[in-house]
Amino acid sequence: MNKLAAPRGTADLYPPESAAWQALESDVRAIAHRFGYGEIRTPAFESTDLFVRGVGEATDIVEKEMYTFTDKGGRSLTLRPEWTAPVVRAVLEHNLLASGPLRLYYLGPIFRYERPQAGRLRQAHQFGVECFGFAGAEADVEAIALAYEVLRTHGLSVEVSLNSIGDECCRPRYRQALYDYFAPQRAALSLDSQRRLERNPLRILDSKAPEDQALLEAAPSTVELLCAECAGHFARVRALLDSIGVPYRLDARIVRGLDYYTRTVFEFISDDLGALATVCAGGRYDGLVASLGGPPTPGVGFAMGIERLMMILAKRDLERACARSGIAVMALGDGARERLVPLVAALRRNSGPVPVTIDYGAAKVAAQFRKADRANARAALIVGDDELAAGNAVLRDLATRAQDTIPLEPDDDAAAVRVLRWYAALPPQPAMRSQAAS
RNA sequence: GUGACUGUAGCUCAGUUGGUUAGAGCGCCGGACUGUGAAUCCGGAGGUCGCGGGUUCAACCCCCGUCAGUCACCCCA
Repeated sequence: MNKLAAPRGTADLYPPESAAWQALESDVRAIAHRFGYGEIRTPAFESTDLFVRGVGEATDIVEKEMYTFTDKGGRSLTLRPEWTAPVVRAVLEHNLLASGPLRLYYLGPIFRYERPQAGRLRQAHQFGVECFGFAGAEADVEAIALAYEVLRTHGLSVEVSLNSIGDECCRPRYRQALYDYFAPQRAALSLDSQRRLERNPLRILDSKAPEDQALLEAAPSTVELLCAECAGHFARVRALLDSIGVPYRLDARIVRGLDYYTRTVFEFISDDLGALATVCAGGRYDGLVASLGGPPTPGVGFAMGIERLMMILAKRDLERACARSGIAVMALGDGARERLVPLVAALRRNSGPVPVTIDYGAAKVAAQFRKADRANARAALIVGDDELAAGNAVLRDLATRAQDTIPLEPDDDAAAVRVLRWYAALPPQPAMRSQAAS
């Protein structure tokens, strides 16, 4: 049908959905600010090398999902597939760690070359935070609490799934233990898991293949093999979560796909999303900053998928009631329209947040009322030949159907102020009109 | 990247074993109601049947390719 279409795995956003996105974005920013996080924006593309070193050479993201191109100067650049590595790069480039611990949040697009389906796009949007400079469990819990607050604010009752994958001292031990456990039964594993066994035995843990499930039951658990320091850290995370009342459950099968995670890893999972159930995921990355050339600096953060969150909210809010607001201006006849254009301009100069709309067409009153009603306007201002001659305007409360006639001063701003005073005096919403909010 | 399913009006979908002017509901526009939003009734606009080839006297329907979406896998937000 369309010769020109948005590229595969990308989507346009327009009303009314764009309004829902704006609302979500402002909620998320407000919560981040409340936790003391400031926004960071980084370029949409970076040197390819940053992601190879930051995310890990052997990860799927780097091996097959990056949008990489060569610019006219022969540089290899990549559209950011995730935010953490670019944030660390910017933090180091501008020496932002010089003044101590640092809390940053981001909100914007990421790009991954994937096969699209609902909740998985080639351009997706993520909100996330990074907290640098605190090695203690308090920072892990702060990040989890912030994500929890975002989800809870939107009415989702969720618990965080929690695990610890250890650090550079105990993870190799655990890897080996897994290998020793699975290797003798190699043939019983799914083909994918046989491949994982050599490459990254941890990944076998979140296999969905039915033939793997029985073996997984008895597999050694990461938590049993943590070194004393990591075990202590993990215990403290759990105790602190208890103390602030964030519900969690332990899930030994959460391992995460990026190389840089250490110790705490967590996910918020929704049952509304099919196989792409993770709304938010994150963890601690104590080695990342140093590995990108910075001073040894602990860090913890998460990324939340905006599209996935919107999918859940859309399901829930399908029948949400909407408050009426705004003034729909109606002109009956050419003379009235001519008079109303400057009045509308004056209204908009003086209306603050109240939207003012006008239909420039020549539709009949009934049709204009229907439109105003469906657009969920609170009030209508009507001027026809009679009002024009008398210097009046009819003001109608679309919620109560009550109607007044007021004089219109020749001075537009004075007239506008009178109209807005009438609008401000309207009784609180007597009737809520239900509307699909998706 | 692998496997499968789907693609008909703005939206949700019908469309019989291929048969000539492609339908419905909702929405939109107009009228009944000469300046007032619901409901009802009447009328109207809107479709290169995703796109390109092929088979056939004849294709929305069958075949091939392609694009896009959906589901699962790999993986992941």
